[in-house]
Amino acid sequence: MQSRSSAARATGRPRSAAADAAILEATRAALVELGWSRLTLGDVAMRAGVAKTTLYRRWAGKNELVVDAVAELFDELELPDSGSLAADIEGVVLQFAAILDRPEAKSGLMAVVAEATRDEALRERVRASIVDRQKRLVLEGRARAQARGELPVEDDPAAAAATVDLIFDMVAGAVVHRTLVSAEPVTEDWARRFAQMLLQGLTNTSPA
Amino acid sequence: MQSRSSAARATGRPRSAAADAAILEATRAALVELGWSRLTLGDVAMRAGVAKTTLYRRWAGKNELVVDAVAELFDELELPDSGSLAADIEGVVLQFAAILDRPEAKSGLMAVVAEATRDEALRERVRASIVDRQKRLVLEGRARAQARGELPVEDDPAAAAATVDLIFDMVAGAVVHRTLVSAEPVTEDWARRFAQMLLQGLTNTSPA
DNA sequence: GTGCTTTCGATACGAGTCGTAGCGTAACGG
DNA sequence: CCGTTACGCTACGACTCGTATCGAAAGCAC
Repeated sequence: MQSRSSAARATGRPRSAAADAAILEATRAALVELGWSRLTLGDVAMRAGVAKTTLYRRWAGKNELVVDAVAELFDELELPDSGSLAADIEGVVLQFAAILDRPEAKSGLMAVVAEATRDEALRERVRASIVDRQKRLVLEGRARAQARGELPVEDDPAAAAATVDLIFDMVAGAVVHRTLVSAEPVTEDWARRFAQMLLQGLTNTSPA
Repeated sequence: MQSRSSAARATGRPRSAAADAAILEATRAALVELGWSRLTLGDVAMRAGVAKTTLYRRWAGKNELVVDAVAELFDELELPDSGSLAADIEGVVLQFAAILDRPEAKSGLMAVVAEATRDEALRERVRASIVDRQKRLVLEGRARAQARGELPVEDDPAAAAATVDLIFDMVAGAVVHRTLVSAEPVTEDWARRFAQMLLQGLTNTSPA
C-alpha cells in the first residue's frame, strides 16, 4: 500500500479502508476469470463497486495494483518447525506451491515479474512485498538447522549472505519453474525428492 | 512457425520468408525498446516494413508472435563437452544466463509464461519451442556423466524421467529466478557455487 | 505467354480501453 | 459550521485492437 508517508494527512475525509480491501479482492477475482492481459481497471472498479477514479487515486496502474493484490496471498507463508531440515524444506515447498497453484497467483505473479524487468520502481515493490517475505523463511530455516548442527556455520558474513541467496534462488526457482513453466504439479513425492536432492546433492543419490 | 501442415499448398504466391525474418527481428527490437505491455502489433508491422494484415495472416496474436521471436534466441544453446559434470553444468548455466540477460528475452519470456498459464495451446507452443530445447541439454549432460561414471544409472525408466525433470527444474529455475526475480547477475562465481551446491548438496559444503 | 491462385500493401472501420478532467455530494476534523 | 479531502458519476480524446475490403503483385501449371 502507499500509506500517505508516515505523517498521514489528518484533515478531510479519510480514505475508505473497506474500499481498499474490496478492490484487492476484486482484482484477484478478475485475475482468476480473465487473467492478466484481459484484466482492465474499469472492470475491477465495477466488481469492487467503486468508481474508476477512486482506483486511480490509490494505484498508479495495473502493475502496482496486481502486485499488492498478489502479495496478500503470501501472507500465510510461515516456517513449520518440523524438527529436521529436510522436513522444513518439504513443508515450505508445499506451502509455496499451494499458493502458486492458485490461478490468481499463477497469472498475476509472472506478469508482474515480466513488467518489473523494465521498471525499477516496480521491481523494488515486488522485492519488498513478495520476495523478501519468502527469503526470510530461508534465513530462519538455515539458522534453525545450524542450531541443530545440521548445517555448518559460515563465519564470513558476505559468504553466508551469498549462500542464503543461492539457496533461496534454488528453492523458489525450482518450485516456480515446476509450477509455471513445466506446468506440472508439486506433489508430496516431488517435494521429498527435491529436498533430498538439495541436501544430498546430485552425486549422492540414495534411492529413497 | 506454422508451416502449412506437411503437404504445403503448391499453388499461388508463396509467403515471403524474408518477411518472416523481418517480423521476428522487429518483434525483438520492439521488445527491447518497449517491453511486453507497450508492444503493439501495428508497431511491429511498421518496423518490419510489412502491412499489419500480413502479420495477422501468420500469427494469431501477440502471444504466439513473441514466443516465436524469443524461441530463436535459444537456438545457440548447446552442451559444451568440458570433461567433467561440474564444468558442464557451469557452462550451460552461463550460456543460459547470457541469453536471459538480453532485454528481449527478459521481458518477453516471462510475459509469455504468464499468458500460458491460461492458454493450453500457448503452453504447448512454449514447451515445444523453448522448454524442450533446454531439457535436451540435461538429458545429454546426464548421459555423459553416467558414461564417465560420475552419476549412478537408474534402471527404472519412470524414476529416471522424474529425476531428469527434477534436475531440469532446479537448474533452469535457479537461473531464471536469479536473473528475473532476484534481478542479480549470474557471474562465473555464482555458477561455480551453484554447480557445487547441486552436486554436493547443502550439507556437504566444502568452502571452495 | 495466359490464367489461376494466393499473398501483399493500403486503407478504413466499430469496438473497446486508457488515463484524466470536471462536478456535485459525502464524510471527517477543528 | 466550515474547510478539506475522498467519492461517484459522466464525459472526453487518444490509442489499440482485429477484421474487411480492394487492387496489385508473384509464383505455378499449362
